[in-house]
Amino acid sequence: MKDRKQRHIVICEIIKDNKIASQMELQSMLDELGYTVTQATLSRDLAALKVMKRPDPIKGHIYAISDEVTNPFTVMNDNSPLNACRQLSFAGNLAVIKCLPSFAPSIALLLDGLEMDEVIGTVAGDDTILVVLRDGISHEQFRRTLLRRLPELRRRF
Amino acid sequence: MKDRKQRHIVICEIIKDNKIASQMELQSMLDELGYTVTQATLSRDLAALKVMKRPDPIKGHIYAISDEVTNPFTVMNDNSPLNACRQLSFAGNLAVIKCLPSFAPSIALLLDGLEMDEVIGTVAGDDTILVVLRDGISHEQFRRTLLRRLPELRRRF
DNA sequence: AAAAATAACGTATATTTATACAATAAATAA
DNA sequence: TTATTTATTGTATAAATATACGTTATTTTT
Repeated sequence: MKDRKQRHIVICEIIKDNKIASQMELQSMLDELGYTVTQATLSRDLAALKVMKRPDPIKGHIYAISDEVTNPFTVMNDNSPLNACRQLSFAGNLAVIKCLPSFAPSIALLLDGLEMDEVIGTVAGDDTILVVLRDGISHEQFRRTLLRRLPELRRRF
Repeated sequence: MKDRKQRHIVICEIIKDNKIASQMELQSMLDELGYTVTQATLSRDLAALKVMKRPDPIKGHIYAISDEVTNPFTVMNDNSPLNACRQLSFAGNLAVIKCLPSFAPSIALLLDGLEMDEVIGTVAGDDTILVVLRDGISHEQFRRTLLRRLPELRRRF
């Protein structure tokens, strides 16, 4: 019964990675991952997650993450701009943080405020932040410190 | 039987102007406008029009015109900001795209919309875009994919 | 701690949507 | 023109989805 939050996350992932055409399909995928629930529960989950169904040339209709999830305004209700963080990835000595549109500058400001030793500087566009890592700092080192300093990000990165 | 095209247009308008929660609702609205069809036909119409159904706090689920129709990128083919691209160069794992002043953000947005595997993220200033390439992606690889995805750029880069 | 309120869920079922099949109209080929 | 193919639709029904209701767990209040 306390699985719900975790299940929701898994559902989102399944939907993003696969073309799911029905709740039964989703149900059996979840089942294989150890989440055994009924169709009714999935119907409720999908409504709670604001998942929508869109036509697909191959599979008829498939589930897709709703715009509203991507929409800044619904997220802003929460609290901090950190909720607008979407993804952390790396390339060379850069960390790249993807955010919801328009949030990058405020989040970058917040990062700057941390004055992390691991970071030389940040540049923010509209929805992307480049974090320049100090020479010798590994991706994992940066990630670990970041999550320690900003625990709100733990569910996201 | 020759009503179909016209009916499709009317359906789009109804969906844009109202919160339609079921095909029956749509059916009766259409009926009042002189288009009398069965639910089955509407099911087919909505699929043909790529209309999707999204959750709504008040009415449960409502129909909505698909992203592809609303999405700027698909419409923008005509008079595209890509014409404001001036130059593509590289440095390390960064691609640098020079644009006419003020165009960088909109072009970066367009790049983001491509969701290229080769790209980790982009940051746009006023007339310059930094594209962070995924580790292991060569300059040529990126250029080739870019030109394949955006043939309009062929004359430029 | 007990009581009350809230949240999560399954079962059974109602509602909604998609489709197999057959019929008819329109377009195309012969 | 006649035959053939392709499109569009309705009917009937299958498939998918949402929900009323009852139950159990969890949280909150007293």
